[in-house]
Amino acid sequence: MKIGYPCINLTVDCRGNQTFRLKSYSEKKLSLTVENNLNCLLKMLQFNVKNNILFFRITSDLIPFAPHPVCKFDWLTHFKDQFAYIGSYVKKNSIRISMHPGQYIVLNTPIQSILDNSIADLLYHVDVLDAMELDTSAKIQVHVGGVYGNKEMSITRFCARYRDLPEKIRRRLIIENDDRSYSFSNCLEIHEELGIPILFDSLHHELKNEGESIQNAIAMFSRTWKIQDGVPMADYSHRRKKGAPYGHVDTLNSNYFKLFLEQTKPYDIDIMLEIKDKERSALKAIKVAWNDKRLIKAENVD
DNA sequence: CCCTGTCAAGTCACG
DNA sequence: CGTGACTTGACAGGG
Repeated sequence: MKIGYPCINLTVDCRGNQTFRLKSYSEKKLSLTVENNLNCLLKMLQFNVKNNILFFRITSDLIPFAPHPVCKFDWLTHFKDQFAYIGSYVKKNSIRISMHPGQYIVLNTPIQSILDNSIADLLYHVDVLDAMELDTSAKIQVHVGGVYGNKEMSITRFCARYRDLPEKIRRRLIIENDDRSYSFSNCLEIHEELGIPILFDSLHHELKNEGESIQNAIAMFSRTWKIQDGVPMADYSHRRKKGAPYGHVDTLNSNYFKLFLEQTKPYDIDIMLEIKDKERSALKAIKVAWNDKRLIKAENVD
């Protein structure tokens, strides 16, 4: 078990998700921004290793506009060495990596141009992970997509689209249950069809489910991951208090998290904390999990 | 320096 | 029909 947080670290003195407006695009600006973002990514990873945080989600803003037609810059070649260096740091320290592209990736869209853009965007995410030379346990998580008034047809369309994807996307792609359209059991149905792993989101499941307990859901989603996919990933968050409206909480409630750890035993999972105060909650969570036999401890290799 | 309207992109719920 | 929410607010121009 590894514990992590997404994209941004509030303690280090840099920001790894720097971007800019499309109208101010220039190759120079892109290059400087990427250089900053890569340097900061390494700093955040180093902070994490020092603090036993061995799971991290890399921001989609790492290379702003990478999948956009405006971008003609060969960033993969230009930053090849930096990517390889960060990748080697990740591997030496056994850091688990994920990425979560935005809501604009919709594989089951009926519109061809949206599909094309979605695939271009997924290829960008794949390029980042491939440039770091990470194995197939580094995942890209997406939601199933739209319903378009007919969920079964939309699921069928998702499956057809998935089968047509290039292998280098398929081996990294995983689906996440959402809180509105596609529940955990809908994801299971897709898994049965495709073998695609499911990322379990605890808060989404709380908000939309078919009555499965956490324990049951954990048991079922764990089985959707093969050896080469690595340890099953879960997103964890909770509400402010019982019955409170949705919205990411400001900081982790240690008691709720402790309960979640108990509910997920004996399954090994990597847990991403989707909580506003980022690494601070990750540190709290690691404290809570410290005596849990599942927790992996960092070794600190430069 | 601080404030705030706006930001590349899709879908859906809500008023 | 317009707006907000979503995986993460933050850019950038105006005062």
